Amino acid sequence: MSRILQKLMAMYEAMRKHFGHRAWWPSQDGADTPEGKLEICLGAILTQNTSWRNVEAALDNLRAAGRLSLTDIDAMPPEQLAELIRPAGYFNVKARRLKDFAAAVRAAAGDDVAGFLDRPAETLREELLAIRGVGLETADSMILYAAGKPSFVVDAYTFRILVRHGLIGFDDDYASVKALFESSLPDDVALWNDFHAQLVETGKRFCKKRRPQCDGCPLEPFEHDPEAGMEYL
DNA sequence: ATCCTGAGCG
DNA sequence: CGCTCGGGAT
Repeated sequence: MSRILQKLMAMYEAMRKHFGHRAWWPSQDGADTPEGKLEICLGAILTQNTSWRNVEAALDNLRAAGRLSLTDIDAMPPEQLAELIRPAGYFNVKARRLKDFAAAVRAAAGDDVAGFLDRPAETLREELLAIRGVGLETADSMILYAAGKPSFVVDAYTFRILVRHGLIGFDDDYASVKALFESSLPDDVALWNDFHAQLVETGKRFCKKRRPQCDGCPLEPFEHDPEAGMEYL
């Protein structure tokens, strides 16, 4: 139990030493403003199975068109919204998901995104998961990065890195991996924020799907097997 | 050709 | 469980 904590923190320190502080959406970027919170939520949906670079292009299109608001997204025809978010891929599906999200938030809190997010993490999580298009990872991303509340985000990189380092089995589900982090790590939003960002950076750069590049990886000194669960990850 | 900070449907 | 959605970067 405490051995897991030691190992996780050692891995975190190694990643952070290599990449520097990677915490996404610092307050300088306006993450604490209502507009910033909305943008993070929309981005969380747009980035599903999609690189962030392409999400930025979609958000830029929405901003340039002056439609980066809950009311506009709620009112816009799905075809028109799809055209604006085209660079993010899956644009027909995601247009519907953005509209479902906007409608759900408006129904629950009017146009007050911050108000919608301002409730206990557990309650907010249930509320988010009830929205079609918001799954486990997307909900946790919104809670951690937009609401600024503790909810550890587990993604494909997290699975891959932990499996290859023997900390979980490839058959472990989302909830158990999430619980591993949340029960081991100190309850610290800033830490969970940066930890997830470090895992993503490590996964993108080194712990790749097909051809893991262990050379130079900050986690290379830790016991690992780059072939572990290859056919499932 | 492969992958990207997935999720819903049949 | 397997399939689908998709443009953009490498």
